[in-house]
This record gives sequence, C-alpha cells and structure tokens, in this order.
Amino acid sequence: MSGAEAATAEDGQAAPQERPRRRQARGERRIAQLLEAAASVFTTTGYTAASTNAIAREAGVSPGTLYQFFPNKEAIAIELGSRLMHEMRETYGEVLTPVDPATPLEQVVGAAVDRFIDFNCRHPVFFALMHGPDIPGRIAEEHDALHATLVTRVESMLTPLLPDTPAPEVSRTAQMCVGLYKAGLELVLAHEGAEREAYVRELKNVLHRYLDPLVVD
Amino acid sequence: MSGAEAATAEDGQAAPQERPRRRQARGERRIAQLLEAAASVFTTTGYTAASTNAIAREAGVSPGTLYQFFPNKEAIAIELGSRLMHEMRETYGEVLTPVDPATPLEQVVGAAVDRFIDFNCRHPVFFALMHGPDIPGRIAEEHDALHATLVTRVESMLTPLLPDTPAPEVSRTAQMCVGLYKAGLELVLAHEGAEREAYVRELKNVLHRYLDPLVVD
Amino acid sequence: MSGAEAATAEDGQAAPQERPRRRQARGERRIAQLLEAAASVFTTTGYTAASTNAIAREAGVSPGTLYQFFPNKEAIAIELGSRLMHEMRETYGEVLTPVDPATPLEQVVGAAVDRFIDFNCRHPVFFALMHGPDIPGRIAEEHDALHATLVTRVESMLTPLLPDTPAPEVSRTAQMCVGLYKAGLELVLAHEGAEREAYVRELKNVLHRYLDPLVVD
Amino acid sequence: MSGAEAATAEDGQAAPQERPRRRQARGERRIAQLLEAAASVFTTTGYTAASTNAIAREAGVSPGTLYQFFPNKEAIAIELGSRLMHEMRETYGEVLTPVDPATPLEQVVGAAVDRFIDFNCRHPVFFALMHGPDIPGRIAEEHDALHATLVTRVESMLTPLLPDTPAPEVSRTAQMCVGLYKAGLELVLAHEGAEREAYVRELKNVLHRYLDPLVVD
DNA sequence: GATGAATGAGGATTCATTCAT
DNA sequence: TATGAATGAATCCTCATTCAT
Repeated sequence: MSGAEAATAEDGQAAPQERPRRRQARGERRIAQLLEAAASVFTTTGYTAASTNAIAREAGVSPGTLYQFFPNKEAIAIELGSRLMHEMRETYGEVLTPVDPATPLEQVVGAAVDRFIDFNCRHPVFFALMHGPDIPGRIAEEHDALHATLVTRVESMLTPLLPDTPAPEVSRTAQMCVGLYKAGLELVLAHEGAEREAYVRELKNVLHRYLDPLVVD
Repeated sequence: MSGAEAATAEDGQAAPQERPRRRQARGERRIAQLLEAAASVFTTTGYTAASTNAIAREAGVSPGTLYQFFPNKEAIAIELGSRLMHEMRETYGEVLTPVDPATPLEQVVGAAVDRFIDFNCRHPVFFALMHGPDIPGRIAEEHDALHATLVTRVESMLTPLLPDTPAPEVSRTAQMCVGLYKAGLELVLAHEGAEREAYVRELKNVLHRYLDPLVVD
Repeated sequence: MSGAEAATAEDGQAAPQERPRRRQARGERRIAQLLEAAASVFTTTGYTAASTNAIAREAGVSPGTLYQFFPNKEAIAIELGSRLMHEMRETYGEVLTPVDPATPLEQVVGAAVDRFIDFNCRHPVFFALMHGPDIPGRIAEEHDALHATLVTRVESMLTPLLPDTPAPEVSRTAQMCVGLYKAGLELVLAHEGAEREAYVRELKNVLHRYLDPLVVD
Repeated sequence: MSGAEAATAEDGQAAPQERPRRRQARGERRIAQLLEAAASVFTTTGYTAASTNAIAREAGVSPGTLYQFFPNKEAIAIELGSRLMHEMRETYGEVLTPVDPATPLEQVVGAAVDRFIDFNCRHPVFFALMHGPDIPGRIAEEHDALHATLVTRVESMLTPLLPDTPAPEVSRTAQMCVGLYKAGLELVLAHEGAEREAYVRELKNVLHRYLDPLVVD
C-alpha cells in the first residue's frame, strides 16, 4: 500500500497494475537512502519524536522528495520494518522457523537469541520500531506488522516443540516470548562488553526456563 | 527534587509562620489536581503525545498555573512517578521488600505479581510512565526514577533469596525481573477477561521459573 | 462552536459554562483585530487562497495567537459572517424584515438593494465570503451560514408579499432573489461611478420585474 | 494563444512534411486526454483546489508530460473553456446568435435557457470554470475568456431585440443576463428532479421578465 | 515526447513555555 | 496566585513547476 511497496515489486513480473509505474533506478536508490536516513533518525530519536523533515534532511533531499516515495511517516516505518524482516529471513533462514524436535531446547533458544541479538546490533532501528507510539492497551495496530510478523514466526517455531498444546496457548506463549525478547533486548542494548554478554546469558536463561516445562521430552 | 517540592519550598523564607500552612494546603490541592489530570492524559495519549495544555485543561486550570507548580512536562511525570511509588509502598508495605526465605518462591512471585498487576490496573498511568520517550540504549535517565526505584526494591527483595550471589549479579537479576514484569504487563493490559488471567499466569510462570534455579533451597 | 463565538458571549449573563472563561478585554480586541485582518485578506485574495499565516501577519500577531481564538480558517469566516449579519441587522433594522404590504414593490426592492449594496461597499468581505470554496452542486454547507441567513431574511421579507404562495415556493423565490443579488453585486462591484449606478438600476429592475407578477395587488 | 497551440506549433519548422502530421495527431490526443482529466478534476474539486498533479494522474500521464502541453494550470482552464465555447457553437449553432425579432421573447429565452442548462449538465466543468479564483472587483481577467465570450454571444443575440437601445446599454444588459444565468445555474445544479425543474422555470421567468420591457414589440 | 524525480517555499496547525495583568 | 494571551519554531504535508534521463 505504501509507495515504496509498489516500488519493491520487480516490474514486469508482478501482476500488471494500473500503470506500469516503471520505477527508475534513481528512485530505488532514493528509497534506500531515505530508509537508511529514517533508520538513523528513528534510532536516535525514537519513532514518535522523529520528524519527516529530519529524515529528509538526513537523506540530503527535500521534504517533497520524501513524500514522493512515502505517503507519511508511518509508511516509512512500515516499509522499514518489512525490509528488516525480509533481511532477517534472508540472513538467518531457518532461525525462527520449525526446528528438529530432537535439538535440545537450550541450544534452540541459545541460537535464536544469539542471532536475534546480533541482528539487532547490526540494525538498531529494529528496536526503535518495536517501541512505536504505543498506548497501553493498544499494541500498535498496523504499525506493528513488525511485532505481528515476529510473533507469527516464533509461533511456527514453537508449534513442533509443543505438539500437544492447543493453538491459542501456543499463540500466547509466542506473544510472551516476543515480549520477553524485547525486554531482554532493551537491557542488552543498554550495556556493553562483559555486562552485555551477561544480559544475553540471562535472556537465554529466561526463555529456556520458561519454555522447558512446556516442551515434550 | 521534584518540581512541586521546589515550588512549595520557595515561600518558606519570606512568609510568616501561619501563612505558609494555608498556602501549602491550597498548593497541595492544586498539585494533586494537576497530577490527577496528568495521569489521565498520560494514560490516554501516552507521555510523548500528551501536551501540557491538555493537562491544564483537564485539570481545569490555565497553562500558566500549571507552570507555577511544575517547571516542565518531565517534572510532572517525575513527581507522578514518585507519588505512585510512594503509594505502592503505602499500600502493599512489604510486598516488594525482603521476604522470609522460608516462603515458597512460587508464592512470593505469585503474590508480588498479583499485587503489582492490581496496582497497575488501579493506576494505569504507571504503565504509560514506564514507556516514556525511551531511546534504545538509554534507559530514560532522570525520567525513570520510577524504573530505578522499582529495580532497587526488587533488588532488596531478591537479596535474601540469593544469599550466595554477588551483588552485581543480583542487580542484574533485578533489572531482568523488572523488564520481564513490564513485558508481561503490556500483554496483560492488552487483553481482558479470561485471556488476561491467562497472561497473568504466564507472567508468574516466567518469573518463577527464571528465579527458581537461582534461589537457595 | 468557534472559539470566537464563546468569546462573544457576554460573561456572567449567559448560562454558566464549564468554566467562566472570563475573556479579557485584550482578547476581545485581538479577536476584532484578527477579524479585521481576515476581512482584509479574504477581500484581497478570496477565501480559498487566504492563508491563516497571512491573516496573522496582517493582524501583527503570531500564528499561534490566531489559533488561540479560532480553531481553524473556516471558524474565522463563520464568525466574520455572523458579525456582518449582526451589523447588518443593527444598521438597517427592518431592511430585510417583513414590510407593509401597502408599500409599492418598486420602493421595497429599491430600498433593499440600495442598502444591501451600500453595506457591501462598506464591507467588501461580504462578497468574498459568499464565494466560499464552492463546488458546483454543494452550496458550501456550514460555511454559508451567511448565505442561509440571508435567504431566511429574504424569505421573511417575501412572506407578507406573497400571502397565497405555498411556503416551498416562497423559499425557492427567496433563494432565487439572493442568487440574483449576488450576481448583480458582482457586476456592481466590478464597475465604478456612473457605470456602477447603471448596474444598480439594472439589478433593481431585475428583482422588481421578477417579483412583480408574484405579489398580490 | 492557448498553451497547446503554442506547443504544437513549435515543431512545424524543424521536421519534414509528413512527420508533423502524426506528431500533431498524437499531441492532439494527449491534449484531449489532459483536458478531459482536467474537466473531471475541476468539476470535482473546483478550479482553485485542483492540482496539476491530480490532473496528470487522472489523465494517466506524468506531471512532466502535462507541462509539455500547457505552461501552467491557468492555461489548461483557458483552453478547456475555449473548447467548451467551441462545442457550444457547434452543437447549438444559432442558439445564442441573432434571432428572428418575430419570435416571442418567452420562447427565445426558454429555448436559450433549456439549451444552456442542457449543455451544462453534459459538461459540468463549465460551471466550475465560471467560478474560477474570482476576486470581487476583478472579474477574473484572462481566466474568463469564457465569461467574455458568453457575454459577446448574448450581446449579439440581444442586439436585434433591442434595436433602439444604445450599444453600451445592450452590453450592460448582456452582462446582466449572463450573471443571472450563472446565478440560476448554481441553483439548478444544486437541486434535482422536480425541484431542479422548478428552478429552471424560475430562471426563465427571471430572464423573460427582465428583458420583456426592453424589447420592441 | 515522455517519464519519474526533485524541488522548496508555503499551507494549516500544535505545543512547551513565558508574560502581563 | 491565577489567568488568558502570546510566542514562534516545529510539525506534517502539498503543490506548481523544473530537470535529467
């Protein structure tokens, strides 16, 4: 729905749209540039406080240019999130997808956390995007395609581990895991060096111990 | 430290003895009124999006009056947080303070979570204040006296349970617990009825299982 | 509904509102000043092209000040229109109100047109306001309280002249008269001196001849 | 005069004989396409609020293309108006041209109004164009070639009916008639069905009664 | 000729904060 | 004290127009 989304579609291959909309290479570059700038600004100031003008400035273009590619601030966040998820899949492949039930849980959790943390350290926006303009009872609707996707992926990772658990409960567990992830991530990012390592270990412990009694032996 | 305190303190020097009393009384009422309004607005819109004008309007006073008691928006949040912590102590007394090592952990965690959740449901601002204008690596410095206090309290609750654990590790565990609390709380608040209950149970499980291997039997 | 409307209410006399809202004299002056500026800008550029910033600048205040008194551009136009109608009533009293059926129609029309034109020359905004952001089939809803009021007044002026005519037809005739007024006014304002006088005469003729066959002898 | 003409004229010098033909043909199609789109947008949003980008989008071309044929927004309106007048002449031929003095005025007026209204209903832009970005005393100069042309035509229609009237007065009467037309049209378009019919009748009455005393019997 | 990209001043509106009364 | 007035930079976003390809 975002301008950028249309942009991502490789021309000619996708279903024919109203107008071919043959995006030029320059535009594609601009979009990347804008998303990079947005990532930087979101990371620095948080999503809510980030201004579209600031993003444009950081990208070295005029505000108007930004709006040629994105209809509004939220669309930028959404596209950014979607690209992050995409890259996550690309990079880690099966990380968060169904695992061999034989693998020890500790190892599954350890690997997942490691890779997740690693990814976040290389893409600090990720965190900023997950803390959108949240109002308590309202887990940021469309804004959080990111959150939703994450939950879905964790869900499909958990399913084979919890074969006898009813779906709604798996879903709840997945929600919980993502929440714990986020909480741990916050602490990890807030520290450095050995301390950071320690928090990573703790996070693994939390998840491992939480899930251990649930998995089928 | 709080803006309100600073404001009320100023007149203690110039005025005679009985005057300050009444002035302070009126001032206290105003402050309470303003904090109540602020709580309402923060809850509805979140801290960042809340405007001081909106708070003043909600309190039924002019913006000028608000600034007579608080130097800025942050000061309101800080004072609000400090009062919340105070009330928490008043209400639950020993909840989060050292416990009899004989009490089963499950019970300790269960009681703490129940009361904490209960407190949050009666004071929804609490949540809003914990999700201030956070920037990833920077756990909202002065803003989060709230967070800091909470951590301290959890720390002192954990100490007797972890007698052989070095202080820094206890501190880390406390940080972790508070983080997990927050994560769980978010999910709890986002649901209602039976689903909410289920999330409360999950949160208890998380904490219990996390701490269980750490406590001395 | 507009901020200014609330302002116009003389305090203490009207029903007690939420808060007394004791508007200060300065504010009242500001409102007058802003409306004057708005009148000037609307007259020069037309309603649609007028910018709130331009109005503020013309009034010698900051944009923020304007928005302290009016929630948006439309509210300014509405308040301006309402004040114009008010002044019209004040100035001309019975102009557009029921007339003695004995008065010759020519004289009735002549007087009404003269006063109307006169009023418009002294308040050129009037015309600008009647040409709001019209889209063909949509005679500018609330915007045109002005138009509506005018029609109502003309209606009540026509009623005694057309005693045997059904109400809907009177209403239609009134609409028509106002439309003709506006059309004539445009031509009158577009000319000067003798030419203007000639157009005034023509307008009178139009109306007189249109209504003549309708009135009861 | 029109931007389109200027654009198409340019290439006549450089190219050989047959090339221009096809180029012009394609250009003509583009222009027609653009004008159609402009008509649609003007009708929907009004002239002032219409954006050239919106017109280009509606036409399915890029903004750049639009500006290859028209130097600016106004030029589009002008060309559109001129084509409308042209079509009016084509379609109704003698409608607004000199009439047989023997024809009863009522019939002349009736036919003219009917055809005019009919034309407007089939070309709703017409109305939008006549309500351009008018400023009171300034009957939209160049913009209103439309208005001017209309006046001229009405003038030439009136001349034989008012043989003894001095030219300037005829001109004034023509201006007046066009103004009344516009006023009536607005009301007609604002209603539907029987109500619309009623307004059409009223408009005819207005014009008939206005002109009746002026024509030579 | 056609496209999409780029512009940048300008639009309405908000808001934390200060000031005069 | 308390009020309403005042500020002005900043917000998001639009648009007529020009440019490079």
